[in-house]
Amino acid sequence: MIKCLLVEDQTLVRLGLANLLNLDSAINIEAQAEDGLQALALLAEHSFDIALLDMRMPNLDGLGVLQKMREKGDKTPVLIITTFEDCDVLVKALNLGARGYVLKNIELEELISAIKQVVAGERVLQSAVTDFLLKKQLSPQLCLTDKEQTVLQCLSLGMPNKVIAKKLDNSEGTIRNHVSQILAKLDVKDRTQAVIKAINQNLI
Amino acid sequence: MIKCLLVEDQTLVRLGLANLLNLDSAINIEAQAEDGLQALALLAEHSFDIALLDMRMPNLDGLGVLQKMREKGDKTPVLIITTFEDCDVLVKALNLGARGYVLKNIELEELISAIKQVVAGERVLQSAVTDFLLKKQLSPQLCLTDKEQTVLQCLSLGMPNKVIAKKLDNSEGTIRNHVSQILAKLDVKDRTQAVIKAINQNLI
DNA sequence: CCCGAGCTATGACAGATGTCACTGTTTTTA
DNA sequence: TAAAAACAGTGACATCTGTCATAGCTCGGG
Repeated sequence: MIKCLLVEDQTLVRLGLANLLNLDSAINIEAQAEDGLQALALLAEHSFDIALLDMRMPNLDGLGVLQKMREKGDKTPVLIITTFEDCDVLVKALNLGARGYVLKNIELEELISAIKQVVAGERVLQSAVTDFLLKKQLSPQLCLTDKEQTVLQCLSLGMPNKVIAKKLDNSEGTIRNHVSQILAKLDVKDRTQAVIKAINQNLI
Repeated sequence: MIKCLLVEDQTLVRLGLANLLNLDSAINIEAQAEDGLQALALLAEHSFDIALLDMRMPNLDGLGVLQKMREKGDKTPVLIITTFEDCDVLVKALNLGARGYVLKNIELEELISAIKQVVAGERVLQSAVTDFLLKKQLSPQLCLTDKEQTVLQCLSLGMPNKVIAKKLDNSEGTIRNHVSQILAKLDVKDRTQAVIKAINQNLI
């Protein structure tokens, strides 16, 4: 019997999924959490064979939970179940040791087999998901430097160059250069697109 | 026994929800559809006491289904179940005769009682939802017009004015005016801030 | 020790953006 | 029907943005 922790914020989805999975004789949802903090508390108190993690949640999101688990040395296998095909979140999740990443539109049988595979020590990625990985592999040198990260953060708060310059104690020209660099790395044409990408891909 | 049609695109959510609802002795999910077109086909062939409609779907979304139902004179009561608190969609849905509008984070018991109320001929709106209605009533001048909505949507996709103008078949100057108006209504200083606000407040 | 990477800065430039004032047309509504 | 919105457009203007070339500084690794 596979002992599962199910973490998902929407009550209906969580209860429904728990019900469905419990129908499988090999799977038992032993605990449920509706946000990241609850999940961490449950992980600290009990041991599970696998944690099924939603990404987008209030309080502490899926990545946050993974991060904390790694900090605490928690080795519970994690299968990410999310609505969104997001390359960067995927990469971050895998780097934080997630063992699987599937989209919510998966078929029930596939999900069940994914759970069993992860528990068996395998890695599970949907093909839609591996495509992204490949794309990422092919174009590496796109990492933002610390300063660029900082500037991107400011952009994401809606600051114009002048304000960023004052805040970071730089000249406006310098900030313009950084912004220009960021746009090139993110492969977008203006700050608005950069912010959209940053928000969607959790770069901030 | 209440005969239900359940329309929801994500397999896991749909099956889970069907299972949960069927646990209630008064409710029976008689048919399921995974997009709007399937839903219409089922509605044409069978009769239901209530249709549970997701909003965001491929092929034909919830509003589209409602629209078609009204055109055909289909009086099946509709309860909208959606993830998003979206003022305009809510208003449109109600205008198209939806009898209830609840968010997916509703508790199971509440959902069940909402279904029973709708079947009994009542109207069901969550308080989170009526708040929006009130806000709309109280500050009409801050409401975006349809066109402004459209433009904001384009902004949120990162389009520059020139592209928006071409897409909407307007002059660039007109788009500039609309953008200017949007900025004023959202009380922000540039398009980037507008997009941030739109994303955060689910205005899109 | 030198090279490269990251950070800073400047100036010049083209284009994009946002504001304003003003003019119409159409549609809604009171 | 008359007033009020929404919609479309223009031209002028100031400012913001993004690009490019160039150059100096510092620091860590080979």
